Amino acid sequence: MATQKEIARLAGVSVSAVSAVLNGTTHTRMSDATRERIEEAIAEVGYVPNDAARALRRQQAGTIAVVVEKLENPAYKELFHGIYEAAEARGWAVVLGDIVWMRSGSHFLARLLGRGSIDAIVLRQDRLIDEEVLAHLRARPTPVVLVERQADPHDSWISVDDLAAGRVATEHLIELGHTEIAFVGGEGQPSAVRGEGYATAMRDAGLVPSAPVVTGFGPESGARGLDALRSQGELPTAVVVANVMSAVGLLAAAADAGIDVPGRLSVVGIHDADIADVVRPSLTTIRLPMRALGVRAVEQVSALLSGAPTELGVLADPPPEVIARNSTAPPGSGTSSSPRTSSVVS
Amino acid sequence: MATQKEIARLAGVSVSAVSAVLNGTTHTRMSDATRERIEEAIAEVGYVPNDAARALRRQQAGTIAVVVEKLENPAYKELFHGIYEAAEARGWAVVLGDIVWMRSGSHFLARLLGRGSIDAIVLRQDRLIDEEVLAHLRARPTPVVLVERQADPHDSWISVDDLAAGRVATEHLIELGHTEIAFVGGEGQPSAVRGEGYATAMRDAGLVPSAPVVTGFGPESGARGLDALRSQGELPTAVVVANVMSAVGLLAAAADAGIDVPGRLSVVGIHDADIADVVRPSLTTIRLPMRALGVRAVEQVSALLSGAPTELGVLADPPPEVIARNSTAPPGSGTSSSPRTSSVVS
DNA sequence: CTGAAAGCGCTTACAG
DNA sequence: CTGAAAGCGCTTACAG
Repeated sequence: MATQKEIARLAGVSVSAVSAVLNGTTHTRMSDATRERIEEAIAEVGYVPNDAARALRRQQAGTIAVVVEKLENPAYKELFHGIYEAAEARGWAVVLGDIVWMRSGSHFLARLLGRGSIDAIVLRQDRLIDEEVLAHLRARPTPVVLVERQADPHDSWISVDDLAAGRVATEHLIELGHTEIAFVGGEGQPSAVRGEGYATAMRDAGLVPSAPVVTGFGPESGARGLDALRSQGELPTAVVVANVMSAVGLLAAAADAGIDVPGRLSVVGIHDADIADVVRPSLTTIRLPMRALGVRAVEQVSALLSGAPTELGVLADPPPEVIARNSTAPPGSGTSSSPRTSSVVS
Repeated sequence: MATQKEIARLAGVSVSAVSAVLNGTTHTRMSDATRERIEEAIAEVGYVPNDAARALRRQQAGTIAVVVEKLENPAYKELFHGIYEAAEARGWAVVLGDIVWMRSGSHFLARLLGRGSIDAIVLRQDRLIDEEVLAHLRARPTPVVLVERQADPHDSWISVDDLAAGRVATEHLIELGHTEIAFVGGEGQPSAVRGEGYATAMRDAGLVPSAPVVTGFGPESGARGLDALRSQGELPTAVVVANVMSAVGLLAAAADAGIDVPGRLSVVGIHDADIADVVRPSLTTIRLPMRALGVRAVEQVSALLSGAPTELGVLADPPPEVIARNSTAPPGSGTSSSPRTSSVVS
């Protein structure tokens, strides 16, 4: 592969001159003839920079890693979008990975934590991450921005307004007239905070929040959540689910159990995603500013890297927003409450 | 950050000795005392290798990139799994990206194509990729394994058995007694080949295949597919959809239109994914060996890199498999055909 | 058994 | 206006 050395030989100049043309640095006032000769030579050999050499010399790779739990979670789509755009604008490349790959001893983890190829890590996890891995992360100089609040005060974290999300979801149901509203979530901080938001909204309305049902995050967790609610006696008329895929699972379980949604049970899922529009009944969700969060994540990485002041914590603006679809309705509104929920043969 | 030089100073040895201990190379018979001193020093400073330096010196990064179209497509989950495991076993790290990031001029693309940080690329795309980007790819020395067959004979590609997938899906419907079966797909090779499989199965059964309805890949495409079928006159009794998310969208559109699935219309989606179990009615799918395909992809990357003989083309084993769920039934079986499709209030 | 040296391909002061 | 040189942190023949 062509290197700057070859180009220099071809153009009859020094490597420094080639590097200068390539980067637009120093040697700024080079004779036009020289510059042209160099540019021709560059084009001729089809020069491709060696990123490893550049990273070694510059002491920065120009790449940030983004690691999430459950890559396939549709809630990340917008987050990735925001991160990618903000990173591109700064001249950084983004690489993605799944947190299940971050096992102690994996080459993936080694690459993340090693110096030279990754400048910083943006890490989003639903539940608490493996402590051993977290210890590795903390021990290394690579800056890490956690996307979701953490217990440890030394961690840099940002997050959407989970409290408001739980509150807004609950308020939507209260406005529809519901008074018996349950909350189904998973382990870990974000879900717990959304649960607090739920409890706050309930109390503010003079209602009694019930204890959160803690199951998990996938579709199966939604099904287990419904099971738990049913085994607790009288089913509430509405439920806030902390996670969108879990809400979809709960919807399916309700259909299987012959529980009409929204006639008998209204369901709100936190996080908006395409899938909410595709299931039947379609799922009412709380849209969170994931794209803005992605941008913020990159800004914080940048601040951490440059020593500029950070702006960590909760991203409160724009606020969570209700996307009302067909899984919510006033209590007791029966099967025909919504034109789109029935699927009778014509 | 600690370098080998510092460790060497600390242990009173040469850098070569430190490198040897770190890598288990040369200097194999080092005195135990020396080795211990070095190991202590390594532990003491918390040494982390500099991957950029190593990559530059070794002339290989130990990292492969995997780029897909629509990262959020659940069909990739198993593919990533296979790739990751096979890569780890070879000591490689894997980084992921979305094809929408591969725009000409993006830093992401530059990083992929640059030397030094990525040894090879595994690229999976549903439709044909931007020709400009493909030209870039072909011009660079970085080996590329395409996951899906391509027109250009110079490309290295592997794929699942799309022909068999289309065939198996169609045969499942034929076995149920359907004779009027449509095919809905997207642009590009994989969908076209699945359509061929459909047509083959139809003809083998003495039936007349209809022209493929070409819409696209997301849920909306499924809805548009149904619209197209309805506008073509009498709706067939069954449909093979080339893509799982598109099939889910078609299911939703059928529900909205009051078309009973599977009573009036049976639906099979190609590619299995968790979502198929979660929608109602649950979706019958064709499971393809995506994990094995991931492993194969890494094997081919390895072969390309080492100059070993490749094993490209269609991965026929294990063959596609029908996962029968509730979206398929004999024609005209009515609303109560399946115990899980009704969602009446109890 | 161990160290000195070269060199991977860059960038960047520095000297002229 | 341009080039020679140092050095980023490694690995790997090579010499002793």
